Amino acid sequence: MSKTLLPPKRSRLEDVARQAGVSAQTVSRVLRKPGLVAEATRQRVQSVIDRLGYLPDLVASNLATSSTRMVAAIIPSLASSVFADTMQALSATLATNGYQLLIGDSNYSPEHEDELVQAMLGRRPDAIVLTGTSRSKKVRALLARAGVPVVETWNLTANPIDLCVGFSNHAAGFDIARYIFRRGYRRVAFIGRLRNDPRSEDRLRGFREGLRGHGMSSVRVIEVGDPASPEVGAAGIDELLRRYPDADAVFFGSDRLAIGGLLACVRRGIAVPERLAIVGFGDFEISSLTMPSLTTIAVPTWEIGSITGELVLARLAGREIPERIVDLGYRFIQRESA
Amino acid sequence: MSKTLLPPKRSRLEDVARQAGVSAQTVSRVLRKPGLVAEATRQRVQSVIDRLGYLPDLVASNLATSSTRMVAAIIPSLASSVFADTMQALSATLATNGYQLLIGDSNYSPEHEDELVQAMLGRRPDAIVLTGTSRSKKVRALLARAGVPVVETWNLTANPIDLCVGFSNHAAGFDIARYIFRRGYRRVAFIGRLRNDPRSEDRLRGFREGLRGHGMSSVRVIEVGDPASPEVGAAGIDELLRRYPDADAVFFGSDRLAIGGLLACVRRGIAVPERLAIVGFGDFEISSLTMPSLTTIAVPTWEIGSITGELVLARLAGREIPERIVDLGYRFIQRESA
DNA sequence: AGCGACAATGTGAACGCTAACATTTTTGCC
DNA sequence: GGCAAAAATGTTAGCGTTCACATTGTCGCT
Repeated sequence: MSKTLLPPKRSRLEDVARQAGVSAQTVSRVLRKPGLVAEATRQRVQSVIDRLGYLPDLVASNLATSSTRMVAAIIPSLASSVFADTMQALSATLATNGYQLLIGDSNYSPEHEDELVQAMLGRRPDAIVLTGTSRSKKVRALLARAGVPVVETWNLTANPIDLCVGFSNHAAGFDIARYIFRRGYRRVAFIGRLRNDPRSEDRLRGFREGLRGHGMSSVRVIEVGDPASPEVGAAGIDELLRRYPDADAVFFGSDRLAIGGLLACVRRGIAVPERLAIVGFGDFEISSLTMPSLTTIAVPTWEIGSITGELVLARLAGREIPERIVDLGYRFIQRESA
Repeated sequence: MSKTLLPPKRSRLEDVARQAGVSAQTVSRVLRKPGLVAEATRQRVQSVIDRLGYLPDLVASNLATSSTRMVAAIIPSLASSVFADTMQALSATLATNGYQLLIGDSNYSPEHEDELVQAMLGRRPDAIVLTGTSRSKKVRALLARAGVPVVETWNLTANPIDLCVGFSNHAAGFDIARYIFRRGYRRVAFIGRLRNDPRSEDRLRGFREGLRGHGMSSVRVIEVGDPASPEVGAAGIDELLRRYPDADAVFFGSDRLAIGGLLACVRRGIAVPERLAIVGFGDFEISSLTMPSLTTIAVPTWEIGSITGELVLARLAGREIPERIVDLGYRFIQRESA
């Protein structure tokens, strides 16, 4: 291939400068602070830039300015629609001020998250956004020392590393327990992931506590494995009916699972909610459309991203931040399934 | 805040070097080619690194080596599960060789895509991955001149900028037309996005061509707007029944829409497929679970990402690439809805 | 005409690292 | 013990920008 034989050798600031008969600094100014250069020179330089197709090297620029205009975010899974929503909102908010989002996927693994944090920090992001609030001491120290804004999202904590934007998964679980009790269900179950998903664990903890408050001490728990897919939710229903045929209500750790469970019930002729009530978590886009529709908790996925973005921008612009911890709450959505 | 008053001043290679009593270069070697330094020095240096919590500055490293170990990818939407799958696969594949993925979200806007390409190229990625095959001459030129591998994905083209990994959206639409004809449907419709979604357009084109081949020249087309959500699909069904009450089969441009349409039919008591047959596109994770389940086309979302990743890695390692155009095909999945 | 003020442009040095080469130390061998 | 080869370490220069400061040019005003 001729391509590899003739490396096209990108043009640099100096190449533009030479051809325009000015110094490199002037070219830099044309790009960055055009107001400081005479209109005639500006046009001359600009035309050379256009002709050469010159693109400033941000790597060099970043080194010189010690600012990368990148914000790193680490999420448990790219393919999970809720985090994708948050990332889209974050990305859009940051983009308004020229910041790029660098996304890392930890695949729900804490060890991998640690590595990612380290790898990301090496790239000198101007801020870093994390999912969840629980992480190793070592990583907390690393982050605290990085000297950039850190936002922990998707849950709340009393002592964030820096900033925190989310809602209380625990309280949501608690509320669901109360609702289920009030609706008269007494033999309740939980189907969801636990290992490596601290937020789901928090929901279950809140759920348990809520039930205990009403004198219901036992929860039938079915832990599911890695991809919290609808298929896994359907399998969860089957396991539930096998192991605890007496169950009359089930709380799924996520709507992705719940939808699978709900559709499985429809297919197997199990009346929802008469024979088995179902509550989900997350209010996915189809949760309102199934028949029966899914009772669930709506989570401010988009807002988490946009508020996080605004906090980060505020910090980077040196503005004061009123609250280090932002509780965006959640909404209980009563529909047909429970 | 004391934080802003005392910038913690990160340690550099030289700080480590001084404290360990060696030169900066030796520290660099400890990190990069530990085999080249004596075990005793290695340990001494390493302990200083640990004590100081030194993290190499990749920005500087990138400038020095003129390689960023970043691959840029531009997708139409982060929140679309299919592209998210592709990105997860790509990210995972690249991660095995220490490459980071930089994702840009064009929000289905060609102009925004152009800007993004430019912004991304400024960051000097080692490769760039695009969604789709149609773009402006200017951007094609920019990319060709960037001197890095370029992969166009999610569709096929006879003359890619560089590499191409995807399947034929046109052929898929064609196949669906044939299937629909064979099943005896004669008054067919299409519901989907067209503007700013060239791949969806390709599907419709293939669909039209396929129908024409069987003597069916008219397709009832309902174009839908921006978020191709299930709700929009449901609204599409309502519009279809209003405008073309005689339609007996509908092809949705994506499963996300189709699922919404399907559930709307269920809710309105419209028998699927007896009264109205439905075919989707994309085989989303719940498409097999609805009742009736959705007849659709399965698209190699994951493979597009992983194969793209492998091609990129091969190129970057200087390995020969057998085929510049990789057709991963698709699978027609017959289920209950048509 | 001459002065100061401001606008426009230029000149080093620095950002933190690594490639390439140079030097020193160690090792094996007769 | 002395020598060459190999191993370990050090030195210099640069990657492509921007910052801080220095210089030159322009203009209005007395």
